[in-house]
Amino acid sequence: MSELPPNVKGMNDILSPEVSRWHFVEEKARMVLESFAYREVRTPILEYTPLFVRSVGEATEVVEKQMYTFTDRDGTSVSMRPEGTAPAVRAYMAQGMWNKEPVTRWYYLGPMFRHERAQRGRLRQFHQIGAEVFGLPGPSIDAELVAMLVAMLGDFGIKPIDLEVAINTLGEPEERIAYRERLKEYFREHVAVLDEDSQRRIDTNPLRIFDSKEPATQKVAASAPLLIDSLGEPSKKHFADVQAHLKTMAVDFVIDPRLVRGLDYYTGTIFELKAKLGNLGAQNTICGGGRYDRLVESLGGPRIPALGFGMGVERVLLALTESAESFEPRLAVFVAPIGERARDWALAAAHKLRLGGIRTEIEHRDSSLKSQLKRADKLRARLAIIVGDTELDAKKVVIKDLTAGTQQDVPEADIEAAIHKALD
RNA sequence: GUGAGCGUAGCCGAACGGUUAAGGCACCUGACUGUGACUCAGGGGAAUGGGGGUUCAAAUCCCCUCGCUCACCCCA
Repeated sequence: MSELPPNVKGMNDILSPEVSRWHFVEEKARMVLESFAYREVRTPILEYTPLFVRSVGEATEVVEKQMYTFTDRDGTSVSMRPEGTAPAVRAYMAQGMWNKEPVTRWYYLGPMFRHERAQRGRLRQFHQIGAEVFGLPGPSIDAELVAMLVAMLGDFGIKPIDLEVAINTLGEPEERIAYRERLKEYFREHVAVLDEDSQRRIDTNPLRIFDSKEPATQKVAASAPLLIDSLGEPSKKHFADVQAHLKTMAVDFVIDPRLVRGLDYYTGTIFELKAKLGNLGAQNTICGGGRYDRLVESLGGPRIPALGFGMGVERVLLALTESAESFEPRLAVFVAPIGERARDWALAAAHKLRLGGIRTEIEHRDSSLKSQLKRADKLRARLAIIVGDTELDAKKVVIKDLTAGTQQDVPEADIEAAIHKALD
């Protein structure tokens, strides 16, 4: 056992039947995203490290201690993407998309990498479904995005009643800077009560103190000044309009003034969707995102308003109640040849069925008809084609309906028609 | 990075420190020799994650190590 080659910690194999659940989620997500006129973008796993440092933020946990960063053979520092927005923005800029279309809607789907301590719903290679919208400054798209997410999760089978949609606004960077100063002052006055992490964050990232779960810290944070009160009229109106749009679309939400994002590029509206289900453990945030109106600009492009979300596929899967087996595709036909001569014929017959798109298995081993049918049953095949010397000589086969338990002789020429009829 | 729990065949899962380490699922074979699911009868498969120690004796106790899980943290 110990000499078996292990897999890298936090990076798992996904196989049948579990992989069927992945297919289900991925297909549903694609369908919803395409309905909302998004197009897929595929970016590389590897990016130059500065992309993430400059976008996600140098002082963030993700960049500071979770990135898979290494020196490439030519000496440059590269990192495996810890999230999808920065690469998408890089691609957007590389293509000069703002010159090609005023509004760009992109989605992606794939693995992300963060070196964290693995636990339920948190892996080192995890998978995100995400989308980005570029070019829309108004609040209606913010609401549309959130509404789409609720709809998408609904398609997965996660009901709105099991979700908590939390929204907040971070305002404009200038507003936030002013607020940060007020906040720092406030927390400095109460520094003695704060936990160690929070004390450290007063200077580095005071907003994150709101995230602390220390009771004493929470108490202090509860009476801290709120960002919303420091915002200018335009920011307040934007946020109010987002709420109004959500209400019109009948999307339930709560305003969480303490909701903060861990990535630096966010501005304005931010949101998080949490599953109120037991089996997610501590990682019950299945989806999060928001605006990043200054990111394109800060990376050297024009000021393009943008927003997006990331959804954790593993967490979605944890929230699904359907068993993996129920998503498994069913075998349509099992071809059971008896003897060498029959197999030669059967192989060609199976090939024909397969080319016709019928999910078919054929027994390649020399095993008894009994065990072949046993396997056919195991594979949940709907039909079995039995062929031996008797059938070959008579130019016919036996087609057995494994659900009904009935069987009939079918002339060679009518096989395909009979199969199609039996399968409907 | 911090803390806690767990680790017995492919999977689930028993075994007061003491006979050849239960059982179930799965797998294979057979029940008048070319017919599945149900049933019945057999069969193969583990020296109990690895290493060390205590003991006449350890899966059971102690230490180390590896792995997994959960929580903190972080976030999707």
